[in-house]
Amino acid sequence: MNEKIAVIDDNYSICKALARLLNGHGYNVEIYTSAPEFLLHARDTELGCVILDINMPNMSGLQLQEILIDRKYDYPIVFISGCGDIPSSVTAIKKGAVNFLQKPVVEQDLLQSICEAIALHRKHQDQKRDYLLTEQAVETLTAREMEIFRYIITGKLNKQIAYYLRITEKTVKVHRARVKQKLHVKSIVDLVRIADKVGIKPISLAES
Amino acid sequence: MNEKIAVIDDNYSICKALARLLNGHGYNVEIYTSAPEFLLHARDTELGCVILDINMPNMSGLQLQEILIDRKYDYPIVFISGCGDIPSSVTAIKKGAVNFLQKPVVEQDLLQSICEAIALHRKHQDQKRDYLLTEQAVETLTAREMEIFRYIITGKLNKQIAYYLRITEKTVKVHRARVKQKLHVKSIVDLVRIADKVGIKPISLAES
DNA sequence: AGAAAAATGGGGCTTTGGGGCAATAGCGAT
DNA sequence: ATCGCTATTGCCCCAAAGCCCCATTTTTCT
Repeated sequence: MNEKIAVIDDNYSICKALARLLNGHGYNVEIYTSAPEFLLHARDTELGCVILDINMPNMSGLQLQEILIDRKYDYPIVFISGCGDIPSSVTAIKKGAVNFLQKPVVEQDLLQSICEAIALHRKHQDQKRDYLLTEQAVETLTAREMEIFRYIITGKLNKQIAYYLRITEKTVKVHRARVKQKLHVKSIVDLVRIADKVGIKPISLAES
Repeated sequence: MNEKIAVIDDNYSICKALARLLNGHGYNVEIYTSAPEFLLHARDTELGCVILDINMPNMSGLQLQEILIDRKYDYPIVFISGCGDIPSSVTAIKKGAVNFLQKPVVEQDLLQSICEAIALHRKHQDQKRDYLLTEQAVETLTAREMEIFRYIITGKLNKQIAYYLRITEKTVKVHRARVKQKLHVKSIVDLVRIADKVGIKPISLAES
């Protein structure tokens, strides 16, 4: 299917040239001539990747990258620079940019980077979807159930949990059953995996 | 304590200058004027980080980085370049270099990068130590025990495992007990965590 | 206030997990 | 051939977990 790509460069003719090139390779291209303009529309669309110029008035490419990271838009970024320096490229890559190309852009390099970027994005999307689904299930747990959940993945026995929470073992069993039911699992090992996936920590000695 | 740092640069006077600077900051410095020379001694010592020049005869800094990665020497690398270009810096960082500085090196930047590098190295060392300890325990498992281990972390019941392996449930119990004993754990949740840590995969439907 | 949801508990039953003790069998090394 | 390790299994028993129906209380929401 047609992946959507945003091209952000203050030079409109460069944008158009890139758009033409990428259209020719089956991509769906959106053009923005400044970073703020892009930000206005960034949340509306689902992008496969972003081609971003470094040197722009108002807001530089690196600043925009910063903002996108802050706002958790995890679009892979391919930088292109007219007169970029090494420190810029280093920070860009350190912050996760897919590549940092210099103008004039070698067509082959750009296409290759875009390919990587889109693959990366797809991977991220898949992970995120998966993560959200389990998180959503976990959120249906009541506070008490969550508490029991955490004790379970700490390896505690029903008897021990009952003791810690000053309730009967019977009640723990009920909660335990409900936790497993709500999370759609049948065994404890799956509970542990779910907990690890969404970052639910075992109950340490300190807080018990 | 005194961290050891290797400085690799074909220009001996630069090496000496850097050594003097770093000595003054409490580091223990080793000097090499070529990448191959460094490789001869790399395995003998425990380094906190490596300061590496990009442009050197025989073997470039990037090539050396490649080799170190291949050989699993996970020393953090701080690159310094006299006339480095952007593509070099990009690949260096992508492959995990801590930083890519340009000569003349700003003292503050270098010290800062070294600090990061050493912190990173310590973290890696800690993780590695932890990993090796558990891996070592896992290696004491016999083939059969490993097999049962994998079924356990797949969430299978003793009865099911027995059926798959065409043995009695009693035998599975014996193996199961031995696995837990050898891995020094008391609950299944810890087994799952160990398996995840050393990368032991559950048994998929395909291979059963 | 009244209904719905959540937490608590009981009794009873089955299944599963775990430990001890003993025995048999195969296989490689001394 | 004998020793040691591993794998296998039987029997007995107990503890832990899961599941069924049930009831009461507390909290929460409308």
